[in-house]
Amino acid sequence: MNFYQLADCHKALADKTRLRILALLKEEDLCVGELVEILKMSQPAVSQHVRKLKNAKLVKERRQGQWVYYSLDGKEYPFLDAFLQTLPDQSGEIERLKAEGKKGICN
Amino acid sequence: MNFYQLADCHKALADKTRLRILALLKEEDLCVGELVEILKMSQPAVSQHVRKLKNAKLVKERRQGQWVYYSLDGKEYPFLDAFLQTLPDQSGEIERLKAEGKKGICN
DNA sequence: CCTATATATAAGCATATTCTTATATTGTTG
DNA sequence: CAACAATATAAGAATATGCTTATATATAGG
Repeated sequence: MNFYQLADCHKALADKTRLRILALLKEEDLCVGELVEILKMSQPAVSQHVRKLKNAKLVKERRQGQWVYYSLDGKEYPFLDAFLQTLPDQSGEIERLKAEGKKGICN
Repeated sequence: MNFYQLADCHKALADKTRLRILALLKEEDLCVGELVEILKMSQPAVSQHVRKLKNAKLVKERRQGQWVYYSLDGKEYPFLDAFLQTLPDQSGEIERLKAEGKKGICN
């Protein structure tokens, strides 16, 4: 991997919202609507962030009906696992989503 | 470490010139003038890049006479070593500098 | 001191990034 | 098919980034 590609990967990682998304996807796959709920950001903003992560091959998508689930990818980055481990735990956010009955919008 | 700090760290890593500088410093400590020679960029541009790396605590500086040497730091980032290992080898650039008699400007 | 050398900082411009709002696309369902 | 729901894309504005040129600061040596 050359410097250009490595820089592009880190551009995708150089935003706190996208890091939160990765930390959330570490817990479990989520659809855009769930991310919108958790992050309390507009839907287009979230879509644009996941697109950048997808372009950087840090996440992959899987369409399921009218929903699109995102999950962690990044197999081609051997350093990524070590980094993901340092992300703050976001399980509380997922719990909150479930507590509010908003997990499983995408069903 | 929170998301802000982690994003800031990755902003520093999100530039191909700064990644090259880290790859070079992996080989050996270098002063600004040597980096200018290798990178073939203006001195202010290089200074500004190393400043960003320093602010992100990815490198540290050590003044020696009129020269300032930079070296790798980043102890506080547990994921950094794994990443540095994936950087393309730059030993050839150092060799070239020496071959041209320009290594040791800073002595 | 005075000058030269090495490095840092400042200001300004071009481009990139990240939102917002508006609209398009895709899939579901009656 | 029509109407709705989920997501994506586009255009535009505000801010950030990375260069340039010009200038400031710091150290060495006569």
